[in-house]
Formats: sequence, structure tokens, C-alpha cells
Amino acid sequence: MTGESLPHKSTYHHGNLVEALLEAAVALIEEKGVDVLSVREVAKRAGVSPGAPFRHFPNKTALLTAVAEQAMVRLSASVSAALGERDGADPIGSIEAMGRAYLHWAFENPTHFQVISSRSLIDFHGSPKLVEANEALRQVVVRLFREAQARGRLRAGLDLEDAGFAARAFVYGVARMWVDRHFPEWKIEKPPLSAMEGALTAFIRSISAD
Amino acid sequence: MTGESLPHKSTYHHGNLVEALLEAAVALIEEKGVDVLSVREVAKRAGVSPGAPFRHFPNKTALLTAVAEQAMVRLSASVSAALGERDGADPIGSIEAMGRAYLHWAFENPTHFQVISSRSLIDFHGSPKLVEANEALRQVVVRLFREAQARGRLRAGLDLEDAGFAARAFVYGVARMWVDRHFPEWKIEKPPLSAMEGALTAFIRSISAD
DNA sequence: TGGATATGTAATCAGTGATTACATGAGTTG
DNA sequence: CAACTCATGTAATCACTGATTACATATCCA
Repeated sequence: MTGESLPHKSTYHHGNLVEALLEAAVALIEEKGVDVLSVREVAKRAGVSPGAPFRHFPNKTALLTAVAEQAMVRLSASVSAALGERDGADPIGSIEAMGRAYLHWAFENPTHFQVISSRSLIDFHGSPKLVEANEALRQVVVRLFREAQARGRLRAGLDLEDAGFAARAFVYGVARMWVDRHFPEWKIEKPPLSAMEGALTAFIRSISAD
Repeated sequence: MTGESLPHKSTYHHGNLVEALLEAAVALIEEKGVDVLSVREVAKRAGVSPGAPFRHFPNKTALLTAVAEQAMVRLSASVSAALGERDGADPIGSIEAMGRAYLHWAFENPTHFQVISSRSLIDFHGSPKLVEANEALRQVVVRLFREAQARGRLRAGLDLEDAGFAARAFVYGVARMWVDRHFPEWKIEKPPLSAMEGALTAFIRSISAD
């Protein structure tokens, strides 16, 4: 008997602990909420000792920031996909499509959106990935509004910067209200897709010409 | 000398511990941030033992909820004051005044706004005061939009409910972005009052007729 | 083969929210 | 005024947390 019997207890070295930790973290956040997540639980779920995660992340914030980076990539991809199909189309329609994609993603991934938009759990400004991705999204909004104005599709009398800012605040506000469960008229388990669509339509109609 | 010399170490019973705890909590949140607040620190600042706060609040959440209730009273008062001066005036102007009052208050009291809008630190829906105050604010928005439409001051083609919802989301989004430090173009120490004013103006212009 | 290095464990630390048993003193009642 | 009651404080303690350290083990490369 060589001793290599049964599950083998696995290797002493995990082999792919970083990814395993991120997966475990996401799963635990989804189950219990991001505010009660503990590094120890993450370690336990990944089948590793309580101190192990600190070999890969200097602290809890860094771990959550890594989760946020993963999430931001997906959000950006989701928005890009919605915009990619309509190159050269009506910019107002693109703004609406972008807002819809953003909101749909937030509604379908409330956990990830919560992590991304949090500023106390993650070190947003300390992560170039997050800052760049965020800035890229902002630049898209700026460009679309510029195009809309150039093509005379923006309502008369609207300042370009202000309108773009208002659009970002509106979308962020809706998404944030959703993850924060702000509306008594919204039932817990049913995302207010219809309400969101209505408000989005109203907003888009407000800023567009004719 | 009767023995009542010097600080007297105070009475064994504090006398007004609840208020003292709330004050200490607000001060500590302002100094260090709401996410690192500990009950023990609050107790220490109030000059009392670590377990004392739990005589008055069943848990940390309840203490922070009490802070939120205090804050909500002030926010409501601030909004009411802004609306009270313009009874019967143009409803669109009232909507703008309400949004401005809300945002100014949030900018000037970021700590309190953060506590109010948090849904993980406080038990919002467990506090009738908070729920009622929030609902009251929402009803004011509904009423103003109804008036605006009745007087033909709302932009044509806008659904009443959707527009009101959009307005709430917009204001909340701006305030939340501020306390979350979401904008790279905003410097830390200077509230973006001008940007806020511009966006608010843009939004109001969007939803109004003519 | 062997030694440097990355990656895990075990033990431990201070700080946290919370609970319990006990101490104190304010207020009421005879 | 004395004694009883009870709200309100303290002290000790619990389980848990993020984090650090010393040590163990596997992997990789000369």
C-alpha cells in the first residue's frame, strides 16, 4: 500500500486557489449578502485554511475588489454588445439601448452590481481596471450625447454635459434603488422591469427632440 | 466643602445616555466613516462601558437606525421648508425646488444621507418612522407631477407615473453618486454644486412643456 | 540531486457584536 | 425615613472576525 488511496485529500497546493476563492466569494455573497461575507467562510468553502487567502490578497478589500473587476468586465461587455449591433444608428436610440443594457445587467446581477457600486467594500480608485472601465463607459455616454446633438436629435436648450450627467445619474439611481430595495411598490422577488422600462422611456422621450 | 467638587465623575447613571450615544455615533461616523463604526467606540466616547449601549438599543443596527430616523426628520424638514414658501406656485418650479433642497441637504450632510440611504447598516423597513417619512416624500412628488400635468406644464407624451419615478431616480442617483464618490471629475472636498445645478436644470427642462 | 521559492497550514493577536450575572442608585410606597 | 423594586449601569465572557507570524510542504529550476 503506497498510501495513495481514496480521494487523495487533494494536493497540498491547491493549484488554482485564486479563481476558487473568487467563485466561493461570489457564491457566498449571493447566499448571505455582501455585508456579512467573511474571508474565513470563503476559505472554508474553497477547502483551504483560514489564512490561505491572504497569500493571494493582501486583505479582504482586495479580494472583493477582484470580484468587482470580474463583474465590471461583464457589465462592460454587456453594454458593448448592446451598442455593437447598432453602429451608426440613431444616437438617441443608442443611449436608450445603453441604459437598458446597463439596467438589465444590474437587475440580473444585483450581487455583482452591489459589489461594483460599493465604495466602502472595495478599493475602487485603487484599481486601474475599475477606474478605466468606468471612465470608458462614461466616454461612451459623452460621445453618444455629442452625436445626438450634432444630428439635432437632442432637445433644444439642453446643455450637452449636463444632459449626459443627468442620464448617468438617472440610470445609476434606478439600479442603485433596485439593489438597495428602495421602493415599497416593488416586490422583493420581482425586478421592476416594467417600471424601469417606463421610466427609461420617459427619460429618453424627455431629452429627445420633437 | 460638601463633596461636590470637580467633575464629580458624574453619576453612575448617565441620565441622558440615549442622546449622548446618538451624538457620539454621528461624530464618530463623521470622523472615521460609517463602515468602521463600532459600538464600543461609541460607548467609550459617551464615557460609558462597552455593554451599556445594549441597554438602550438591542443591537448595532438599531442604534444606526435611530441615527437615520433623526436624519430623516431633518431631510424632510429641509424639503418641506423649500416647498412651504411656494404654495400654489408653478408645480414644475416646485419639483425643481424640491430636488434642489434634497440635493443640497445630501451634499451638506453626506454622513447622514449615507446612513439614511444605506440598506445594510440600518433596518429601514423595520422603522415605521423611516418608511412613513419616505412615503410622504414620495407622495409629494406624485402630487406635484399630477398638478404639473393638470396645468399643462408637463411635456406632452410623458406618462405621469414614469416621469415621477424617473425624477426620483435622478435625484437619488446624483446624491448617491456624491456620497459614493463616483465621479473622477469631482474633487473630494468640493461638492459639485454647479454640476448638480446644471444637471437638475437639464432634467427639469427635459420634463417641462414649451 | 538539491536548494530556492511559492503556496499552503497552525497558532495567535487585537478588535468586534452580543449576552450574562451582578452592582448601583433613583423612585415609589408604606 | 426605610425598604422594596426596577431601570440602568458595569464586568466578565463568548464566538467570530481580519490579519500576522512561524513553520511545513510542494514545485521548479540549475
